[in-house]
Amino acid sequence: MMSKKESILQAATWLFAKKGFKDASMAELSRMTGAAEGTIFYHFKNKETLFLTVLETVKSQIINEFEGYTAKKRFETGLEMVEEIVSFYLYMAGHSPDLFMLLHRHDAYELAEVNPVCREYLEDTYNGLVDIFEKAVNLGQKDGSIGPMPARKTALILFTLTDGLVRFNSYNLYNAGALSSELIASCRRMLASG
Amino acid sequence: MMSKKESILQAATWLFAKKGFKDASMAELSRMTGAAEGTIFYHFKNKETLFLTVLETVKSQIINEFEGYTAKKRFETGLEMVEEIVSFYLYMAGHSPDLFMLLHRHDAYELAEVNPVCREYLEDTYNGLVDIFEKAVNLGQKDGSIGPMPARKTALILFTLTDGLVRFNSYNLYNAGALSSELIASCRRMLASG
DNA sequence: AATAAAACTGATTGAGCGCTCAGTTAGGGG
DNA sequence: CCCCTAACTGAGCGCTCAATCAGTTTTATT
Repeated sequence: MMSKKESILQAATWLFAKKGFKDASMAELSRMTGAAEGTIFYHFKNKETLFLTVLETVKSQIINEFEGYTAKKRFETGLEMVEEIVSFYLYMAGHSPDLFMLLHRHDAYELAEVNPVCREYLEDTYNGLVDIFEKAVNLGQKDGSIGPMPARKTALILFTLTDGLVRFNSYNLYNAGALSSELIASCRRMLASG
Repeated sequence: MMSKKESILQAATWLFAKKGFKDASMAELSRMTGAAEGTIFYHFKNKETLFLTVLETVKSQIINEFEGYTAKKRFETGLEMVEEIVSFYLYMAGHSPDLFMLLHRHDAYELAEVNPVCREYLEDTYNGLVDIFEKAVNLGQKDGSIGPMPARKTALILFTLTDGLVRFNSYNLYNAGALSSELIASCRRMLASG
């Protein structure tokens, strides 16, 4: 059985992802969870704190998923590792769209301008993700599957490319899912060593 | 001398870009322009219509800028054209950040879910931009500077990559501007024919 | 100057919002 | 059983906001 506080947090994640910070109302959150509005403010001192708590759990969930994945799996080459990470990223985005939607909305970045804790959560999340790509690039440069190029910058570009596709998908203008195999082929050409 | 309607539209573009649809208030828009709130609603029947009109002008401005650029300029090869378009995209995003910020916020996409006119503006804008990349890829495949790969999908990936970097820059987490030369180098490797 | 139309005004309205608080219920130790 | 605390409640407060509208000013036409 989930505690009321947990169910509020979970519903808030979904609601902030779906509607954004401003359009998510405490009244609706109250309706969703069956908790009175007062109860929400008993557990979280205000809407911003609730949002911050959501961001923190999003950070943890994403980092844990990716670290768990790369820790378990064995990769033949660095290039293959890059490809698998891209695939896993797309898989995650399809499986837990709320987490990525929250990172793709501007709410968190606007809050980060004035709230150092929020900024820290965002930086940790992004650095964690880019680190994983960077590890793969470094590995690939050691085993020769990836050519000589600045590892960190390349990792950032790989991340931007992958994340950009996910974001594009959420716009519902194209079926960006149909691009995934072409995306991986492009990465392979981009990284190729010979 | 700008008409009051024009100045409202211009200020609204800036305000929607800076604060998003919900947080942009008609009171502030009134203060910015010196027009009474009633005047705004005299020219635009409601806030949503104002937003739609802003989106239409954004569409026109972006498409005009890019078509003007590619019409004037001569390119040696298709690959060079891709590189120049990427550079111009980054230049435009630095020069008119409001236009791109509006396309990077979720407001327009949420409106597009229920408003076909809005959806049309967005599709036109994106299709126009991807078309320009596609022309360059087609040219490059004719002149041999770009290898064999599906032109439209490649154009979408090039666009996603470039636009992703612009978006990333607006988050103020990294100085993504420092990535521009690496971005172009990556595109060159991705497209190379031999 | 007279007239009509277009442009403009700002006080007002009513709905929705985050948040408070005085009060109620539930749970666990003595 | 009482007692203390933690969890929970929801009516209500103060405020912001988009939108309205009766009235005024500006512009164009003859």
